[in-house]
Amino acid sequence: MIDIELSGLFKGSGLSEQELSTIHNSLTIVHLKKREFLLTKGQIVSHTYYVYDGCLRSFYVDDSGRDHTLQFGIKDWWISDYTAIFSGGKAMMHIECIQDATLYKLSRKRMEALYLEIPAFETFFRKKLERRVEAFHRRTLNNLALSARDRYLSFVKMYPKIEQSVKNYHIASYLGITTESLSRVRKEMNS
Amino acid sequence: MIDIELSGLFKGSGLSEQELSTIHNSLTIVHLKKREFLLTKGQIVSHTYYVYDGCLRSFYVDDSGRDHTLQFGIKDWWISDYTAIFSGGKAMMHIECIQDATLYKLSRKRMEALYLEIPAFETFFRKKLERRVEAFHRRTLNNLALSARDRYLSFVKMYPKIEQSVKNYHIASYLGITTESLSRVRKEMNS
DNA sequence: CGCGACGTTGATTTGCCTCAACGATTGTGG
DNA sequence: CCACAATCGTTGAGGCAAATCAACGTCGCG
Repeated sequence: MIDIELSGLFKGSGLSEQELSTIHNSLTIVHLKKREFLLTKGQIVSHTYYVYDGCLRSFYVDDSGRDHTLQFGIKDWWISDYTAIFSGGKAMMHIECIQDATLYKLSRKRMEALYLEIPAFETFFRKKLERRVEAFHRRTLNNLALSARDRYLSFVKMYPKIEQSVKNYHIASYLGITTESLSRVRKEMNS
Repeated sequence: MIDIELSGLFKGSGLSEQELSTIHNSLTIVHLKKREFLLTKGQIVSHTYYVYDGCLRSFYVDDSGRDHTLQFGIKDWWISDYTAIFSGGKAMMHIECIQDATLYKLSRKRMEALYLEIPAFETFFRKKLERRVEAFHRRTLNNLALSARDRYLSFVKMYPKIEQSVKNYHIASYLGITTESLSRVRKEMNS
């Protein structure tokens, strides 16, 4: 049985105690150590993961072997391969633990069942999706409009907590620049 | 009263005749001519728009005056400023008609009411959001991993219909390159 | 027809990448 | 707890993809 006090999970969702209990019974706890993988390319993506603690990242490895970080997952965020989970396809990304983590996983199948059973649960995730869409619109605009330097500034401003807890090369790969460039940008800022 | 045969609108949604009728009564038809604006920066974003016919684009104008196309809206797509509508903020983008268009608009307020009244309506849009998130994950990966040339190839492959019906400089601003570069990429391809 | 909008081409510049070397920091086994 | 290695971040030199600047041809429309 999972601790009902899952920090921010379902906070402000308006779900009843009983509904929360049903939902919590659908969650499975997962412990992950640094450098372990939650998901690798080619796997069927059947679950989405709530990050209770620690840090993960999802990334895509291109044909030249370069990796590109799509998403970080820190406390209270949900992470999965969203290019695949909704359509039932195979993962094109890897998800890697970069700080020892505690997660709660929820299967896509169970999720769909909960949507039918508990309308407020669907509302809750619909709103999550809305915020995610909004964030991606902003990120895309940043990628289109800003220089490497300004993308970094924007990132630090938006995600100060992430910036503190991940390696530089992870941030670089999120921003679409090299570690060398990021290093130079930071140097320039401290002067 | 709006024609109930709104092409692809709500196709496969499993909504009953009566529910569809309620929804259709919440839609208002809008006719727009080329070069007219549906929305401009700074306005409160209160509606989302279903494109029945024609073509629009949403774009952001940066501090240097360059414009960046975030989204095209063609037949059967929904368009709005998604950086603002969900959170109730002011538009940071413009939406411009680039081919005479017929739209149906739906207010955010009415939409929320319909979500409560008709659960299947919420499910329908939740799935739309899922596909939108998926598309943005892919686009972000393309922006991170691909060269100008390959982003263009990917765009043409993904949206052949759009490619035919908009100006080159619109595509360039969607891809984050200049018209000159796009011209050179196309030249190189035809040889 | 004539003008403005659009696309193309060339010359040059530039922001960021690549490659290489070298400190700094972290982790690990003895 | 130290020694050493591996990982990570920084710095410099040179190169390249795409931007910028500029000029010109073409198309569509009033």
